[in-house]
Amino acid sequence: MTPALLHALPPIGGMDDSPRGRVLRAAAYLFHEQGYARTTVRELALMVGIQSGSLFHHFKSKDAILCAVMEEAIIYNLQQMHHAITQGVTPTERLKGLILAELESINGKTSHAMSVLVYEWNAITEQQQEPLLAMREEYESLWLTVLDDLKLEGKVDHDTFICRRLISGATFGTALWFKPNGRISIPELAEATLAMALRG
Amino acid sequence: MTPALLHALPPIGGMDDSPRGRVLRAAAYLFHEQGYARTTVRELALMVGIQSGSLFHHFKSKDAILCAVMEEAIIYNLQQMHHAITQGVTPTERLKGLILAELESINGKTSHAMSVLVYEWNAITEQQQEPLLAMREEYESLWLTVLDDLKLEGKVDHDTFICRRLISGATFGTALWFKPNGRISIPELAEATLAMALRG
Amino acid sequence: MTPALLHALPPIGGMDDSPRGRVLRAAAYLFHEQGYARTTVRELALMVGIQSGSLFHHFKSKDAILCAVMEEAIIYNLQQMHHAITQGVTPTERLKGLILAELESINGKTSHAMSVLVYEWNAITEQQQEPLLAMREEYESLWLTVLDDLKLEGKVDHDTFICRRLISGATFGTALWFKPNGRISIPELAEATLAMALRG
Amino acid sequence: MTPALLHALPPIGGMDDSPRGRVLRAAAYLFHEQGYARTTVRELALMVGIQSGSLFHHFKSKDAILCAVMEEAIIYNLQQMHHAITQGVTPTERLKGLILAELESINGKTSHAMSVLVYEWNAITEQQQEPLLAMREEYESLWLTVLDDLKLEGKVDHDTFICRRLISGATFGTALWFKPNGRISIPELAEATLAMALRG
DNA sequence: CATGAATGAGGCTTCATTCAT
DNA sequence: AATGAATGAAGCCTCATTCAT
Repeated sequence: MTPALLHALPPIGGMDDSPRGRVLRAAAYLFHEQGYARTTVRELALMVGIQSGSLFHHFKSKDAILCAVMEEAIIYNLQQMHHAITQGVTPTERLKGLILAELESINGKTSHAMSVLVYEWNAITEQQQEPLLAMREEYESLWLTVLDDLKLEGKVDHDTFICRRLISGATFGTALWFKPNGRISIPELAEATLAMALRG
Repeated sequence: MTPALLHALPPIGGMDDSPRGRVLRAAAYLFHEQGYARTTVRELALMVGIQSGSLFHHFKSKDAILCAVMEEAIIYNLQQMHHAITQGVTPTERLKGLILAELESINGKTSHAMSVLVYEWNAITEQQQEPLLAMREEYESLWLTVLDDLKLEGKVDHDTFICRRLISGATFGTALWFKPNGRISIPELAEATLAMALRG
Repeated sequence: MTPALLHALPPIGGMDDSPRGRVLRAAAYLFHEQGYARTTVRELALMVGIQSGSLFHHFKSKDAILCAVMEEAIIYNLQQMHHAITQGVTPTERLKGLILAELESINGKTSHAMSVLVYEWNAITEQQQEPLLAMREEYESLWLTVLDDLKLEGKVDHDTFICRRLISGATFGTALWFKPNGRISIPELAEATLAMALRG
Repeated sequence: MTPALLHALPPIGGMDDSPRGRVLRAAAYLFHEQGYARTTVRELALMVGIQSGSLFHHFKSKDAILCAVMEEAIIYNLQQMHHAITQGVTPTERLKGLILAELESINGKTSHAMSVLVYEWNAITEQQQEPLLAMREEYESLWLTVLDDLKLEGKVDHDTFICRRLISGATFGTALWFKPNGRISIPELAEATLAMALRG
């Protein structure tokens, strides 16, 4: 259906040019584009350039491939968030860094994997979610720490948990409409999102 | 897994207590809870209380059921938006009305169908999307008209299209975390969302 | 491989001419002839005259078909043993009845199912063996009762358990070599076996 | 399921401690325990302590391994029979020797290989059976010679072929129930079997 | 309109075997 | 000889859809 070229997908983190990494890159792309359930292992193998049976030398099951895509997405982007936070001096700068980094995650090189993480979350069992949830909590606590600082400065009203959820809705929602080279760039989008998050 | 009771699902719009409506209510529930691809027609028939073959007397295919759920969701909620707009006198009041109505759509009685509309959008073909897209444009134009008015009042910065997308991300994102009877009510949530949308 | 004719296989007990019974007759034949693991569901379906997918309307899995064959075999032959015992007046007559009935089971109309019961026993899990084991115990207790009576009469030496096991080896072993219309008939075989079992 | 230790399996005949012999010992064990079809070459290789691909340096195919196990079983036990016969002076003593030797084959050090020989006989093609059948005939003719002698003495009634088959059923059947260190020893079992074979 | 057995294409996975290293 | 990744055929099973009753 989509004989897309694998080498056009950026190798990042564990999704490198090893056999395993190439499967994950193709899987992130196809699971995002078509959905997990509608993607067959044969399509996936075709895109990777191997036989479908060979997938099972690298992963125990189709499920395991999905989990691995999600894990790579969250590991990589957790690193990005840690990095973003160290760059900012003031809480406002740190929030802007987080927003920019999250928008990059969602719309940049890891967009496929991130969308899979959000959209196919219910396709994995609770047991499989468990290790990912631990990382997700760490991820979210970075945001809450910054937002709590901003609340002390009076720049954030309301519950910081609610505030984070609204921001996260806004940023993750960009996956559904944002086009690079469209009417607005990612940094501009970050600026607009920051403006919404903070008191005028 | 889901021996849920059909009569606990609210009959709304075309999802009434006719045979067709009962199928749609069950479908909205199951497609939301398990995903379209992971829901079998047998499960659906079981929940409705008929045999799987009988579904095809009411709908041409499983796909057609999905489309009908989406159509009911969008028709009903378009009505709600029209109603919300007539209630407000000032643009700010009208925006608040829209936000509140959209949050009700997403988290209230039509939550299953709305989630299906968003999450399973790519499961239908472009031809099937077409009639829905027309209604969606009408839906979105209601928002843009109000936001344009607010921009004239200086209460909205930036591109109103971008503004709408960020709001829509925030509101639709609530489907992933909002719990009725949780730490915040829907009207409070609308208040918080409105505060983000407008300049302090 | 073996386009054998289904209607040549005798309908007995639960293996009647219902769809389910026809599957069981074919399964008993093929599992005996080729072994359970070497028989594919497609071969089985072909012999029954249905599509392979249709098998799964009647049985949950290939495993379940094997279990059902075994169950039918043991249920039917347990009945035969009960009947045989009521026909004999003296213990010797009853033993002869049991031997004859068992040889009929193994070499007569239920030969395929009986061979499957013995040869594929380890192909089913312990949980699946459980209900069958209960019937098997009843089956064996019929033999032990008769042999214990004979021991009191002095016509059997040794442990009756051992005696039964040797007889059962001899009778079940006939499955590997006995040919109807060969050099000896089943009643003659029963006579010879009885002679071995009892003291001269 | 079977992390059994290879060195616990007795090296006998061609199943010595050479690479080839170690494969055969493991194969006999696994093919008996799980069945030929349910044993994978990977399991076999794991038990031997090599990679699955390496098996094919020693044997042309999985089939060839099965044939070799059977061949070793029959060669070794044919020797044992020849030896047993030379030990007895009278026909009765020779028959007892054969029975004892066969029971040792089936329940002693070669039990796995012998069970494979019987239970998996139909898993090999007729061409593969051919060389084994020649040895089997030699094996069986040893028995018939002794039984014919006994018939002349009046100690055996009936057809000696039938007699042998019943004895063989009884002895081979022990594989299904006999436990060393159980209620009876192999020599006692031989005694009981001999008593059945001969006129009181 | 409803039933439910049957279809048959297609899904995921296993596994004996090969072969470049 | 040994390795172990890759193969590709084949296996079991699922499921939307049809149709005779």
